[in-house]
Amino acid sequence: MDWNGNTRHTSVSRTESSYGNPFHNDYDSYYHGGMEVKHDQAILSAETAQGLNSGRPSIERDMISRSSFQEKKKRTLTNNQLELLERSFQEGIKLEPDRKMKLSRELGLEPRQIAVWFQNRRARWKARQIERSYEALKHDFDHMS
Amino acid sequence: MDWNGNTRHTSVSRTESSYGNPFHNDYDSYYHGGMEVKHDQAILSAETAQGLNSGRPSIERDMISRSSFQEKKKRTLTNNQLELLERSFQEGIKLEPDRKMKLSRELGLEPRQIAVWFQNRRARWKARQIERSYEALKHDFDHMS
DNA sequence: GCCATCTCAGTAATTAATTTA
DNA sequence: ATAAATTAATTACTGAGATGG
Repeated sequence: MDWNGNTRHTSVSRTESSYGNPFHNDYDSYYHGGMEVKHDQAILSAETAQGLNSGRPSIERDMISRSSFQEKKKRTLTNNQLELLERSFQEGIKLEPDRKMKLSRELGLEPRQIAVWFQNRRARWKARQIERSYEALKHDFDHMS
Repeated sequence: MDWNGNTRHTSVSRTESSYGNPFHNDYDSYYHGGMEVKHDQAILSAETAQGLNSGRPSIERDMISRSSFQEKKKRTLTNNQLELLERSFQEGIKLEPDRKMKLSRELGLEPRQIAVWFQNRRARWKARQIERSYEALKHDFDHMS
């Protein structure tokens, strides 16, 4: 996808690699363990979305003041989560509070994360639209002589 | 308004969006509507950065503060830091370990942060290049008819 | 005026995939 | 074939503007 045209890969396949480099002195590289090759078509992983966000002291509102707790590691969403989010996005690009809460419960993510995902998703969507306009324009010019 | 027809005029933040969106669906004519992936930067000299940047952390605590144990939170870089990074980038898009360390010391940032900044900066540079070729192409076609 | 809560642009930092040595 | 370096993509956050109460 990618705002500059490259196609990397469908986001549906993610490898679950374990990393963690024991020795490592401030060099900015990381070890990337065994990469397995996946097939292109969506492998529905039957894995649970739970367990990722345990241990959080149940804060109801999103938009809480950050930086109060650490545990701010970036976690990549599972395929299940992405799938559902994507479906929900297709049904409506804008996220109402109700839907946010519903998704939050269903996916085991914080409301804030849902909101952030939608925000980023809208940005990507918009970028693609723009790219598409460019392409269309280019095409039009191509065919006029 | 909604997510895409927003009325926000470009922030005073550090990107000065000086040209409008080339394609413009006239429905919602807001100039900033499309997130043209563009040029931030290019010239972010001391002069310009001076008065215009009300959006930056106005505290000029550059070097102090973050060296000793700050919590590792995301902190937006100060103008001074950006300036120096930018200048360094102009002199060479690629970051050698020596330079990284030097910058790290001078800016009070971790080497990893320097590396990350350069990575992201290269990505933006590339995006700009691509956008630019689109523009050039468009321009050429324009002049052919 | 305040304040809480949306929006989005921009970007820092991480993870995933590819390239390179 | 491996491991390091780099790119691409993604997640999360910052700061600003808008808006409704």
